[in-house]
Amino acid sequence: MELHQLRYFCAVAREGSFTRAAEREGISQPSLSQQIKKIEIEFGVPLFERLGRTTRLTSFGEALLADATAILRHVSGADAAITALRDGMRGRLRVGAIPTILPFFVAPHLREFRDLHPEVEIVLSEDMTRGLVERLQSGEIDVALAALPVKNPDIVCSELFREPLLVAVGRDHRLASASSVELSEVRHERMLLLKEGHCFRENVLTACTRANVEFHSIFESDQFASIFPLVASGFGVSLVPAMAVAHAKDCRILPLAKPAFRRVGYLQARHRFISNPKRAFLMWLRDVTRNLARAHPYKMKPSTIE
Amino acid sequence: MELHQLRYFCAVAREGSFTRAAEREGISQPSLSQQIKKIEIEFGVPLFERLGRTTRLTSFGEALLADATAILRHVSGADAAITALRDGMRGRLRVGAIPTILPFFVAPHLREFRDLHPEVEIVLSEDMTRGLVERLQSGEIDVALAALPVKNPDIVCSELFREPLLVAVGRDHRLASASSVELSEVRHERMLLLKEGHCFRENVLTACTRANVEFHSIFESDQFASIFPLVASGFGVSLVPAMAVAHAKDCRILPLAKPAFRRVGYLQARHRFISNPKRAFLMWLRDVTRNLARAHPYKMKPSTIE
DNA sequence: GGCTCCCATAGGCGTTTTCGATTCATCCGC
DNA sequence: GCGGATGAATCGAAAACGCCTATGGGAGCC
Repeated sequence: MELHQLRYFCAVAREGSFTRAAEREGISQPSLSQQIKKIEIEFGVPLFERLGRTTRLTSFGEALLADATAILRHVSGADAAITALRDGMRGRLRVGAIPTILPFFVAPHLREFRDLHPEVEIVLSEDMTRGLVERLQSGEIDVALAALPVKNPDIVCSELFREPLLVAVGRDHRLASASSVELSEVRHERMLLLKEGHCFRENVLTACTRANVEFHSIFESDQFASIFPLVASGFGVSLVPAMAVAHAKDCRILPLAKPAFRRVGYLQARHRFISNPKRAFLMWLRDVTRNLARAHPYKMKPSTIE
Repeated sequence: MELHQLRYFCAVAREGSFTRAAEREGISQPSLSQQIKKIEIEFGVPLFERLGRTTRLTSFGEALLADATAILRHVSGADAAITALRDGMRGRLRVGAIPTILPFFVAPHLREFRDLHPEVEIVLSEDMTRGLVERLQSGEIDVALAALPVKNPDIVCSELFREPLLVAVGRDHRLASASSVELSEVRHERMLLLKEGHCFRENVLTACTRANVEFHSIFESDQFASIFPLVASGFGVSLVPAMAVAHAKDCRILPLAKPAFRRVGYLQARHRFISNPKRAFLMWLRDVTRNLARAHPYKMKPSTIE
């Protein structure tokens, strides 16, 4: 039994005539007769009574008709569902982000996206770059926000913007009133760092290495939420990304005399179909970036990407 | 989209592998790949992500899988329903009978058939022969019980038995103590007859004509239920079929000296599929006939038919 | 680097579907 | 009754389809 046979069968049942059903289905009458006959042979029962000029359903035909119409309805429903998923904005989008981006860049603006596309179900997950890459490859997530570069042949990186690394000190700190800070000036400060694995830690260390500055961290955490209060209390200083400053309560934020940046962008698995929700999400990311750059030009340098 | 494609799709989704799915479905792997590709092209979306060694469902695939499994379940359900209808005893059987057979032959024994085949839904309808024939032709009923012969090229008659016509008189009637009656003895009696259209009326009139007996009916009804009490009260006499005598309360029933019979059988539309319930019903009719003949040999002469 | 596993592609084959033409049966009007 | 009209089944041919085997290419694994 095949679906086109069910379609033909229902057409005959509805039209009460092989000829009219064939016209409606866009095939010739002999083709339709043959297909009906095939079903009848397959089941071993007649579906129609051929009473001279008119045709009626047999009891078997009646039984089949009920199911056949339901099945065809179900099929066209499935068809519509797929089409809606393809053409519409409906669907689930699984977004990953590293802990130094999610709370500062993704979370504050996510509501706008949800308002824009309420049919898109966003599933967020926080992980470090290494984990995000694995999950992109395995298909667990569709897109990830992270710091670039990410060197992996399976991953396509797209930069959104560059943001400066800033120095955070307590309000009572000796540097609090400076307009900018040399990295060398903090070499002997009590440094608060993110733990191993966070790429922002690498951004900081790289910046220091470039400036020929060494220091010892005296505290390591997984989150800036722990670091900022310690900075505010004068326990130590830290290097933080620009997007985090809104969370740096009671801290003094200073630019570096020789600016250092981290690159922020999104990652996708190579050779992956881009669904409508994903496309919309990526476009929206660029929108957010543009708006932020206009509002806070000192905080980021938007990238122009292909 | 066709059912075999949905089957293949579900197989791949379940097995997580084109190769294994092909084995399970009993086709080659390229054939299966081709069919999957056809669906993907039809919908314009990928259903699987080909990640090197493993394959995963895309969001489209997930959406389709839910519907596809439901559809296939539904299809196999419909298949089973038709098969059950063909092989099993399930189904509706529409039986017609004339008013002079239904209450005396069909109704009293119908319960046995219902106990024997509880899955068969019997729909009874009472009508005169002319109406039954029309309804057989139009397919409204599947089989009819009537008096034979019925001359119609579209109708196949099968005789079940012949039953004697009997004379019913009141207990106080002058013939009440006779052992048999000549038809000529009742020629001047007050005759109670069925109305025009009832074939039993014709049976009676034919029998009288053959015996060269004429009479005037003084009362005509559609039912013996009205005639018997009138007979019992001495209002008149009647000729009744043997199967009705159980309803002839307070009447004296006498055989004819020269027996006359009516032929009872069933009618079917020619060239009509015989369903299992119908076959069972016809077999059961013959069983009932045999049993009745054994129990009341004077009441009927069972026929031996092909 | 070679091996294996897995999916995609290509070309050929057999079957199925479809078509137009025809035949057959029924119904209708004369 | 007897032709004409209508609707379904049948026939033979052509197109389409599904399936196969053989082959290619990419990914993972020693």
